[in-house]
Amino acid sequence: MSIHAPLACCTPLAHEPMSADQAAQVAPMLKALADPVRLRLMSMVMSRAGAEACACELLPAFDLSQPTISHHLKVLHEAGLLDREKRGVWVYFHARPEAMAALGSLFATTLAPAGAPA
Amino acid sequence: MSIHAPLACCTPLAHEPMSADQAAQVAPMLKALADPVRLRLMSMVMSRAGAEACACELLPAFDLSQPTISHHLKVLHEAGLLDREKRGVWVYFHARPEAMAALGSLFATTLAPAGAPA
DNA sequence: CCCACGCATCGACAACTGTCAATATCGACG
DNA sequence: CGTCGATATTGACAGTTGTCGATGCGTGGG
Repeated sequence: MSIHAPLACCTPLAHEPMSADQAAQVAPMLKALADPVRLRLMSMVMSRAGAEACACELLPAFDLSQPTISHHLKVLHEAGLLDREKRGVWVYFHARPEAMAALGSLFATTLAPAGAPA
Repeated sequence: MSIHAPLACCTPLAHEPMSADQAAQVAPMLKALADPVRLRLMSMVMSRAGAEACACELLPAFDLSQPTISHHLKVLHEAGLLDREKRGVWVYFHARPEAMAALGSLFATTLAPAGAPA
């Protein structure tokens, strides 16, 4: 299976009880984001023009070794959150809008009203 | 500090590069959700009437021991995602809409346009 | 008063994670 | 071809996590 898996994960949490399979699909994306360094990496990439950034720009923003940043970027890529493109010696990452949209829709706050049937 | 921390975490990821402090605040909430069991627990609570459910209703939906479910519910509570209320012998959880809204706003997909300055 | 029941805590253990130093790979450029 | 600079991989290690069985703690009913 491709690393760009289809995003079949996107009904709001509040819509209906999530199946074990659905949860197993979504959890890895959240896991990838559930780290301060990776959150900042995503944010840095997404807030750049074109939602794209070179690894060489990201590294100096952290007090971490190059292999560590490379590892975090790999985690984000394998979770389907970042695309990876090699241009010459450099590697550019850009955010996958579908992934962001999928996560956003998860948290659409359509809570069941108090009077409704369970 | 209260377990109901203020949610000072809510600008979209794409708006500007997240500070280390911001990331350290948001990451624990995502970490709490980054587990298939906890995702399903949240979804089950949120999709019930009033976004509220008794622990005794949640337990039988899983093939896990009672201490394990209790542990997961505690993690969600300590992350500020679920409120906990004891009524007699039973414990009821309900979702905190502010927390959901905060997470939703994180993923608002306002990516920087390709032509804009970095 | 004691028991049954719902839930929480504890202690233990295997599995996973974040980090680094060392090293490999790969492309550009003399 | 040799070297240099950017990134990836490997191996190691401490710390964290998910799970369980055993046990503790309140609450309500006989």
